[in-house]
Amino acid sequence: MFKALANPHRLALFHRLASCCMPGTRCNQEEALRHNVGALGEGLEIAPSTLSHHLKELNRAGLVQMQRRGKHVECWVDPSTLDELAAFIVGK
Amino acid sequence: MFKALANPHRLALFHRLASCCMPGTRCNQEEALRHNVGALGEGLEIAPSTLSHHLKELNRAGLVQMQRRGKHVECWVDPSTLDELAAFIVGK
DNA sequence: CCTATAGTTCGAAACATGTCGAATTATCAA
DNA sequence: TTGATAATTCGACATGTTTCGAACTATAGG
Repeated sequence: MFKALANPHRLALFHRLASCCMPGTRCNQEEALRHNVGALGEGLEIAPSTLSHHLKELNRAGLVQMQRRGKHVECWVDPSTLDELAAFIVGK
Repeated sequence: MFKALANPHRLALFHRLASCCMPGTRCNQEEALRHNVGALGEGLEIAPSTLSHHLKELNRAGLVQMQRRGKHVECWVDPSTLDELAAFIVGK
């Protein structure tokens, strides 16, 4: 997980997806913020193939969930992932 | 910080130093576990120069404090660092 | 001053990662 | 079926990281 978040682009992608769960108010699993792959890449100046590669890494690390929905692929962060990560650091 | 922890050797070093603060019971700043550079490398099979390099990275990232004490260099984790890291993830 | 111990700095080599464009797959709509 | 859009896979190249050994600095104790 640390390895996946070590890259600035991946951290930005993860942060964008996780932002719905951020301000204290935990959002529940059903309402987790979703973005298509393309939309996630906006602002970051990287080629689609690079974007795809990064999202795949985040997915492999278990940080981001992905699911095809028609022509698009939706991405989201399972809120429990944040707790898991935080718990590891604080040591539970 | 994520970049610093992305390497298995550095994560092991950090974990060893942070372990005193781990089991729920927060240790206070004065009692933070300290190790000499050499002692930290035991078990990990890496050359002294490599060990030095990794510790330097952890220090640069603000994860590990270092201070010369005679012939040795002591390393420790400022407990507040853990909270900082966890807070970033959970989004405070 | 000399020696031994603890760490660091400095290349260089091996390995891993990030990036792109071109080609490919998947899906919907006409 | 064909065309358009969304995303992925692949191969290649550039850039970074990890690692080591050799040479160096720092300190304590004769």
